Amino acid sequence: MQIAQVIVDIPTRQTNNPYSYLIPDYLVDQVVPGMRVEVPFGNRKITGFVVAIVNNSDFAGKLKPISSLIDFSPVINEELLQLSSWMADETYSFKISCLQTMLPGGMRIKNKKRLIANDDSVVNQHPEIFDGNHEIDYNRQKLTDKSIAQIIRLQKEGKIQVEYNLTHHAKPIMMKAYQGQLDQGQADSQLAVVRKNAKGQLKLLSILSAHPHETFLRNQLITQGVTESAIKTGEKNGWLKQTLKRHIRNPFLRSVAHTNPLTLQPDQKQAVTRINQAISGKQDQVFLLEGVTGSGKTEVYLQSIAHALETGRTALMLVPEITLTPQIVGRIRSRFGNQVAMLHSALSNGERYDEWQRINSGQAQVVVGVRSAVFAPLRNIGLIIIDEEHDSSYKQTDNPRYQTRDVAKWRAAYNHCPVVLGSATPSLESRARAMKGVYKLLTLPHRINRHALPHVSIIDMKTEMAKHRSILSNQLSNAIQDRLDKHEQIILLLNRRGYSAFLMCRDCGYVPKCPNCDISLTMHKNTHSLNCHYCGHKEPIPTVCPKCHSKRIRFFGVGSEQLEEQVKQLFPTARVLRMDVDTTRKKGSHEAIIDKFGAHKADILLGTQMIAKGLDFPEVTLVGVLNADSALQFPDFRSSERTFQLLTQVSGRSGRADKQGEVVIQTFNPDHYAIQLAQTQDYERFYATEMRVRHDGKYPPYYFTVKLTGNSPSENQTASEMFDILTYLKSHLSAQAIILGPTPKAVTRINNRYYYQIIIKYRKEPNLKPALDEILMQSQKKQRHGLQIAIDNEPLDFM
DNA sequence: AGCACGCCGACT
DNA sequence: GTCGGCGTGCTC
Repeated sequence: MQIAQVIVDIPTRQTNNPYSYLIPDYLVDQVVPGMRVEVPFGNRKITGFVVAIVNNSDFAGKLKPISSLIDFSPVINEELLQLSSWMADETYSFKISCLQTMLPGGMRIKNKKRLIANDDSVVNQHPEIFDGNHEIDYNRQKLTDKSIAQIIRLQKEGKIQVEYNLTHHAKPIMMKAYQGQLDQGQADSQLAVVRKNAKGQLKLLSILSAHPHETFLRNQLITQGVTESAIKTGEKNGWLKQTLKRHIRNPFLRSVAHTNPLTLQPDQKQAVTRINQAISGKQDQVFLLEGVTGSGKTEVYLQSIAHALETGRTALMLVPEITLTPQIVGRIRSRFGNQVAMLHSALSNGERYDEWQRINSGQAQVVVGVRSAVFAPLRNIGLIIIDEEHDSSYKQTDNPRYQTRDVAKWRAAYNHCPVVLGSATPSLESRARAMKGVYKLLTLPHRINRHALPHVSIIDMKTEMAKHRSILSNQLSNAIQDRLDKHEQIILLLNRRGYSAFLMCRDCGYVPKCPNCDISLTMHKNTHSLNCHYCGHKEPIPTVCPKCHSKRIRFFGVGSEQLEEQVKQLFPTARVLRMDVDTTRKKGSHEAIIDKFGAHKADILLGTQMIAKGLDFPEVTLVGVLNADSALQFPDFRSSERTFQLLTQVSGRSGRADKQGEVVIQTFNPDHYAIQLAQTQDYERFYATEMRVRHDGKYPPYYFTVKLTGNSPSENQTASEMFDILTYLKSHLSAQAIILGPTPKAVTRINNRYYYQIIIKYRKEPNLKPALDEILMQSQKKQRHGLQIAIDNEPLDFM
């Protein structure tokens, strides 16, 4: 007797223990781990993942049988199944949510699906399933048990496709196609006899020669220069046979010319050699590739990926959320062509599903994608790359709160392959590990072609503001006018976080800070006070600056729309493009803006952080940062690191080609070390300085941290429950553990729910894990009373 | 989510 | 006595 162990999806009471279900006779030997099933649960039906097939169950009661199969082949492979268990444990979440995050968005919908025959022969051989149609809605009732077994077999053999009911534009597209009927020799001999002025036919034959017996979509041929009449002739001569081919939606908007590996500089060569040795030696070594902007990290990635492929393995490359622009993808694709699959948030469900399918079936061996692509169903991975490893988008902010770097390391250990963490400004965590020898440090200290770093000047906005009230300093305005005259391009960066509520004196730059924590206080509009997130300190909002007694102490923050208006007013002839969340909401608009700017159809590109990352415009010779310190004022231990990284990154945007670049940084804190050291691009000194701050403040990487957040509709309830948790923690942890809070969050009320948090900082607490597991279990019961608890292991911030 | 079970107050 | 309120626990 076969019994399936199923992780069920129960909305409330979640559990990591599987439930046992009988496998009905017709599904014996067909159900395998990794498939989703529908099962009876109480008096209704729910879905779940089969995680194991066993012979007997230790459940004492009477087992129920599986109701139906959702997948005919596993959607989660053995590796990812194991990963989900580790992840649930690591992130204090439930297996079911881990498994669901591993699937591409569109597939999480369960009910309906369609079966699509890949060719006519399947339709003809199985009238009992297809009834003469190419595509049918899957309907359990209409099919016999035997047919279902057939369907599973047909999918295994790749003769049919299963399409889940995704959004409307996710339908598979069948297009007119032609199958080549010639082998290479035949095509070549035809090529020799065809008239030399029959361009279309020549092109067609050369394609057939290069790809014998392949099937091509009609417009694939047309776009490559094969004429209509040439196709007709080809059909007539028996070179081609008309057929239908499933069109795989192509998320690459344009085709890319093939490029060859570039010659490496000595330090690049050294890095590639070390990485390739680890690939060949099947070592799960982590490398930290530290290279200044323009030092050629990408080429190191590309040649290492090539090596992984040469050894018959696959490669995974992760990039930050916003960076996944055509520029980067284009470079990967120009080297590896159709072996590349791309997974990012701008894809439609249908596109994402197609890419996922290409990876799962082994058609794509290189995956480029954002955070969630770390779960790409690649097999036999030979290399994992995380570009801009310090980027905050690698940590998921809601359940399961995983850190992509850690998942990558797990997969590397499983696949016996190296991980490369690349950055110009590594996170302190990673760099500290490299210093301890846990990671191997590889450095690329030189810019390719020895381009000089841009000249960076810092403008003190305190004195500027005293002169005039413009967002732009005189020096920046003059520099902009100069570039406009020279017909060169300009990028203006506005920190979106400047919107946030903090106080600052416009005359002396004073920002109220907590007396206990050395961190800026946050405006709490609802309580009319300044609060500290770390210790709960509160004080009234001052009406005059406590330092210089000026009355001009107020909120700080400018939006990108206002900036656009001002810039247009000051420079009426300039062509201005704005890029922020508002202008890039529509699919493809991000690319459209980049293309337009790249083609020099605009003079000024202004926007938020998203313009800082990974973009490479050779015509840009001036970068202006309008409010460099707005991130700095955030009441968070990582704000200096973020500021330094951002400024270093944007500075790299200026003057990458043969023109000298200039960067103007406007700030109210010209003396802050993050800004000073960004001016000289001195990562080493920043690292040393910041490490001391982290050490003194008992922050990561010196301490481990956990953030517990509770919320409920009642402020009293939230607070009292959080105090209960505090009591519980105190009784289970050692005296060395630092427990901060509970304190109300900066935005205490969201959607009429009140948020409180507790921060735990520790070095060694063997009892912490079981204590948090217990809190997680208890939180299920408390949910009934409206209280939600979130546990964030190693949070990115304390806010 | 839904249903059973069981422990309390109000009532034919 | 018992009907039914709802808080609690369970569903393979």
